[in-house]
Amino acid sequence: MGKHEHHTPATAASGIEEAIQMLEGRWKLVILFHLFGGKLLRFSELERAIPAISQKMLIQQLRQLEQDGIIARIVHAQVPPKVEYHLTEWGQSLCPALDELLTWAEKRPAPKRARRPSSA
Amino acid sequence: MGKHEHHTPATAASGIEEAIQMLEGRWKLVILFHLFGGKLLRFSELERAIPAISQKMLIQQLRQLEQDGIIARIVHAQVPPKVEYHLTEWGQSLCPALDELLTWAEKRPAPKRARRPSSA
DNA sequence: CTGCATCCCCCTTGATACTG
DNA sequence: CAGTATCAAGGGGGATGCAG
Repeated sequence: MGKHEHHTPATAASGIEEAIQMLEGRWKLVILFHLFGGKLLRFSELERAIPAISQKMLIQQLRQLEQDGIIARIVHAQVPPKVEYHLTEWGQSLCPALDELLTWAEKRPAPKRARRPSSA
Repeated sequence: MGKHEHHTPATAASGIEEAIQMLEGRWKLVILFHLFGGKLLRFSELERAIPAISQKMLIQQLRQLEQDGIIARIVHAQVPPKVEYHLTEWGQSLCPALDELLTWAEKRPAPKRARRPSSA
């Protein structure tokens, strides 16, 4: 049957909160989606792919994603530095969950208005 | 098969980011889990169930969840105020997605260390 | 090219006290 | 009991400059 049978509210929340934290923030998901499908992208390619993000944020998020084992870094020992990023196996396995979440989001009945003031 | 075939990175991210935003924060998920299963809880019951949260945060998160259509409020016109919270249909339908996410989280290979507090 | 450091803003969260 | 007001603190995120 299930690999995890039953959780108390607190227990289940802990596990998921951890997961959500890894995806939290304004950029994680964007980065991840650009990497889905096993794509291998350079730092500069990601920068170009996500113009709105600052270098600082890109690196910061990349680092966290890497530390969380979701993405991996390939450093080429070259004169002009070349670093490539790609999803780990585990990172790729995030896709179904995200897809479920997207499906859920699309089921939303009546989105009155966004209420996160920060998005302005 | 899929109800939504393909998304560009940016497109898919937009949809999911919206979803994630609704669940973001330290308390949303905790609250939600306490409500899963169609439970009907009073404000004070939630307070007791989540001792670590402040009234302000509890109400704030509750309001956002309500505004996002994930939970609903029942106000009883009584002398000692009585307000109950419960998940909406849509809110309940979040469960599978969260479960997927939890499953993913549990597949994590080697959780070296938490990296949030920049304690490293 | 890739990555880090610093300064700065302000949103989020939190503690406490007050009100209907 | 349910909800609000206020003030303070922490940290995420942006801009810019510097370094390997």
